[in-house]
Amino acid sequence: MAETLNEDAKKRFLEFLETKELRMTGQRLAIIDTVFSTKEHFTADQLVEWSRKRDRSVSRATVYRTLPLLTESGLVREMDFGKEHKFYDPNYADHPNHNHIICKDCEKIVEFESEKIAAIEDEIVHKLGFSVDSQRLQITGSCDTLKRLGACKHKH
Amino acid sequence: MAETLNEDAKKRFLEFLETKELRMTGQRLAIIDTVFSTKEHFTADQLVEWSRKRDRSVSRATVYRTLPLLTESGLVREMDFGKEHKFYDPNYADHPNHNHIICKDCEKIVEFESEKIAAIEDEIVHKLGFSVDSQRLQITGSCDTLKRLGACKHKH
DNA sequence: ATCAATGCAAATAATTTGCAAAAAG
DNA sequence: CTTTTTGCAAATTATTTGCATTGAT
Repeated sequence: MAETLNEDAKKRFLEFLETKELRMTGQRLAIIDTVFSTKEHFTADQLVEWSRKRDRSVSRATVYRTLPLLTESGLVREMDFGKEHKFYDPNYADHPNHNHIICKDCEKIVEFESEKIAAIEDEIVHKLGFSVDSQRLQITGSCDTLKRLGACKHKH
Repeated sequence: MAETLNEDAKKRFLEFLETKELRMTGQRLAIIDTVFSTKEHFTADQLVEWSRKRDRSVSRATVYRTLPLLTESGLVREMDFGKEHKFYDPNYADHPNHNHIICKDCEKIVEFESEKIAAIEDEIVHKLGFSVDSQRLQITGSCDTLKRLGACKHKH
C-alpha cells in the first residue's frame, strides 16, 4: 500500500489548490500524500484511516471536504462499481482515459487504455451533436481463474 | 411519460419472477407496468410516485424491495450519473448493450449503440484473460446548444 | 489581523429492516 | 392452510453541515 509518491500528480494538485486560492494545511497534505502514494482504488473510509497514519489529526469531515477537490481537479475520479461504497481512483493523472474490467466473482480490477475505442467514441459522439469531455467504460466479466475453475472468490 | 407498455420486457420479467418462484402481487404489477411503460431513466422516488398512480397501496419499501429484482433480471440497470440519486434505465430489454452520452450542462442524455466498440472491447478483454459479461460506457460532453451558445442549462 | 479550514457532534437523506397483518398459491 | 409479501415505523449508514476554535497567510 505504501508505494512511491506520485510527485507529478501531487504537484498538479497543489497548483490546482493555488489556482483556487485554497490554503495548504497539514491535514490536506496528509490526505494528498496518501492519495498519490497508492495506485489502489480506495473508499472514503480507507482514506480517513490511511491519512490518519500520516497525521492523527485528520478528521472524517476534512477527508469528505477534500475529496470533491480531488475529483474537481480531475486527478482522481469517483467510481461506482455497484458496491455499497464509492471508490476513488487516483490513477487519472497518468492515465486520463483509462477503463476498467472487473471480475464479477473475485472483483479483481484491471485497468486498460484503448486509442481505438476513444477514436470511435469521438466519431459517434460527434455525429450525435456532442463533443467529448470525459468517458468512463466499465466492463464486468469473468477472469481467467473464474473461467477455468468456475470460482475465484476472494483473491487469487 | 405514459408511453405504451413494453409487453416483451414485462413478459420476460414475469418469467423471471416465476423462475425464482416469487409471487405476483398487485403492487408488483403496478411497479412493473410503470417501469416498462417508460423509456425515461427514473429514480427510486419517481418510481414510488408513478407506481402509486396505478395502485395507491404501493409503498416505498416495496419499491425498494422490487428494484433489486428488476436489476437482477437484467432488464433494468442501475446507473450512476454522479447525481445525488441513482437512476434506473428500463431500456436494457430492447438494447442490452447501449451506452450513454450526457451533456455536462443541461444533462440531456442520448443512448447509442456500437458494434465496433463492443468488438474492440471483446478483443482487449480477452487479451487480459477475461471474458465480457456486460459493459457500461458513459460519455460526458457538450451538446450542440452548449457548444453553440456556451450554455444550455435546463432543457432545450 | 483576517478569513479559510478544522474537529466535533448533530443533521440529513437514501435505503434497509423487523414485525404483525394481509394476501397469494 | 402455509408461506410470501406488504406497509409501517424505526434503524442504519454514508455523507454533509453549523459552529466555535485553530491555523495559514
